[in-house]
Amino acid sequence: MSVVVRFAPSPTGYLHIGGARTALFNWLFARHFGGRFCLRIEDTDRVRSTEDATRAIIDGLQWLGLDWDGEIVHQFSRAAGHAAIARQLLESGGAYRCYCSPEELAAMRERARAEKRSVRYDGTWRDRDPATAPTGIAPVIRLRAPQAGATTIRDLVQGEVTVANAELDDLIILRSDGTPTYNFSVVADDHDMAITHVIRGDDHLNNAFRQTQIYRALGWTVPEFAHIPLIHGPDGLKMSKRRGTVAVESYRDMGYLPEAVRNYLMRLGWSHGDDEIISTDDAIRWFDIADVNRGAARFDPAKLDSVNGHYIRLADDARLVMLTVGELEKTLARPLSAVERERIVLAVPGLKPRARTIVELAEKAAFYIAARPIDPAPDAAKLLTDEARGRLGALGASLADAEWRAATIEAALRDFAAGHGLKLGAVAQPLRAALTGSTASPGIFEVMEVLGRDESLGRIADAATPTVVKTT
RNA sequence: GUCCCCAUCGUCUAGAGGCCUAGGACAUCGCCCUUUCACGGCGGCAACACCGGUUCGAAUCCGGUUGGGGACGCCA
Repeated sequence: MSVVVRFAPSPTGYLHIGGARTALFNWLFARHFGGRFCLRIEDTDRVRSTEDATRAIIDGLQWLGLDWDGEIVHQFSRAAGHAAIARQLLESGGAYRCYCSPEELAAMRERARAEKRSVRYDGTWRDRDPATAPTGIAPVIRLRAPQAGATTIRDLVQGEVTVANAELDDLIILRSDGTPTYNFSVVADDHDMAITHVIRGDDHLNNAFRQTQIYRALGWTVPEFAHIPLIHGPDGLKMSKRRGTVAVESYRDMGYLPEAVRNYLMRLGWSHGDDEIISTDDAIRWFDIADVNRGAARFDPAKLDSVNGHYIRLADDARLVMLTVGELEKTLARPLSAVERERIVLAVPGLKPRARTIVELAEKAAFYIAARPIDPAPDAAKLLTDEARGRLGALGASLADAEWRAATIEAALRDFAAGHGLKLGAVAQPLRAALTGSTASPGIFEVMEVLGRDESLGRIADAATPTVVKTT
C-alpha cells in the first residue's frame, strides 16, 4: 500500500510554527516511504478564511522546502459534495434532523457544566417524531452515533486510546444553512483523497473518535492516525500569538535559515539517538513516526539560535552575502554601493562564526560600511585615551607604506608594538576602537585588509586627531 | 467540571528489566586557544515527580497519588 498523507491548515492567519512541524512530520513520513504529501486548505469558514493567509501558508511551506505533491485542494470547493453525502446519511437513517436552537444548546451546555456532567448534546431530537418539528426553523443534521460500547483508535504515536461512546454526543455534520461542518468535511476529504495516514496535532485526538464514528456510519475504511504532541511555549502553554513568536515568516525575518528551523523543529519530539544536526536526507532515511514522543515539548529560542549559528557557519558565503546585503539594505532603507557590497563580500567569511542569525550578521557587518568618522560606542571610546590617540597617529604613519595584506599588517603591528615596548593588545584594542567603533570584532588585521588602505588609514587618522562632529 | 493525553538535568532528548555510578545537545559556570569577541577544545553544576506493587533485579512493567497539557462550538 502506498502512503498518502496531507497537511490541512485553515487559512485564517500565517503559518504557525506548530503547523509547520506538523507539515514537516507529514512530509518526512511521505518522503520516507516514497508516498504522497498533499496540501489541503480547509477554507470552509468563509468569514475567517483569507487569500492572504493561504498565500502565507504556501510561502511558509516553500521557504521551509516542504514541497507537496499534486494540486492544492481547497476544501470549500468540495462542500456541495460533502453535503450530498451527509444527506444520503440522513436518508439511510444514519443521521437525523435536530431543531434545537443555538440558544437552547448553549443553555444545555451551561446546565451540564453546572451539574458537573460532561458537556454534550442530550439527544432531544434523536428519536423524536419529525412530525412534532416546529415550523419555520431550519434544522441541523446530526450523526446518529452509537450510544453503547466504546470507540477505540489505534494511534501510531499515542497507542491505543479508548473512549466510551456515552462520552461522545451526536455531532452536527450539516449546519442549518446546509453547509458541512469541519469533522464531516475532514472525513469526506480524507476518504476522497485516499489518505492513508492522518498525522496531525494532539489537539485533534478527541476529534479522531467522532471522525471514526463517521467513517463507520459511512462504511468507509478508517485511516491510520498519528497525533503528535503540540509545541508549547517557553511558559509550558500551547503556543499562541500572545505568547512567543509563532509565525514562520517571523523566523525568516528574524534571520533564521530554513534548514535550521527545519532541523530544530524536527528534533522537537523526535530524535535519532544522540544526533542533533541532521541533514534532510538523513532525516528522511531515519524518520519513523513510532519514534515521536508523546509529551509536548517546549520551544526553546536559545537552542534555535544555536542550531541556526551552526547552519550559518555551514552556509555558502555567497548566500550569506546576499542575505546580509538584503538585511543591511532593509535597515538602511537604501541600496548598497558597489564598494560597500564588495566590503561585505570580503567581510562575511570572518563574520560567519560570530553570528547566530542573519540579523546579527548584518549588525556585525555594519561597521565595515559605516561612514567616517566612526562614532565609537562608549566602552570603545574609553580605550581612546590621549596616549592611545597619540600612538595611533604614529602607527598610522608607520603603516603608510606597508603592503596591505593581513599577514604583513600583522607583522608591521607587532614590530610597532615591540618597538614601543608594548604588548600587542595595548596597540590592537585602541586600533579596534578606531576602526570598528567597538571593542569586539573579527581579527583586526583582517578588518584592515577588508577595509583597505585608504579607509583604514583614514579611520586611524580620524581617531588620532578628533574633531567635533556630534551635533546632536 | 467532564473526558482524553503526558511525566528523565532549567530546556530538547538517549534509554524498550541487568550494559545506568543515567548518556548527548542547548543554556549556565570554569579553564585553554587568543589582540578583542566569537568559533573550537577541555572540564564542572544539573534529572529518572511521589507512593505502592511485580521481579533475583525497575528510569524501564502494573496500580494509585500529585503535577502539567489538550478537548469539550451550527470554528477549524
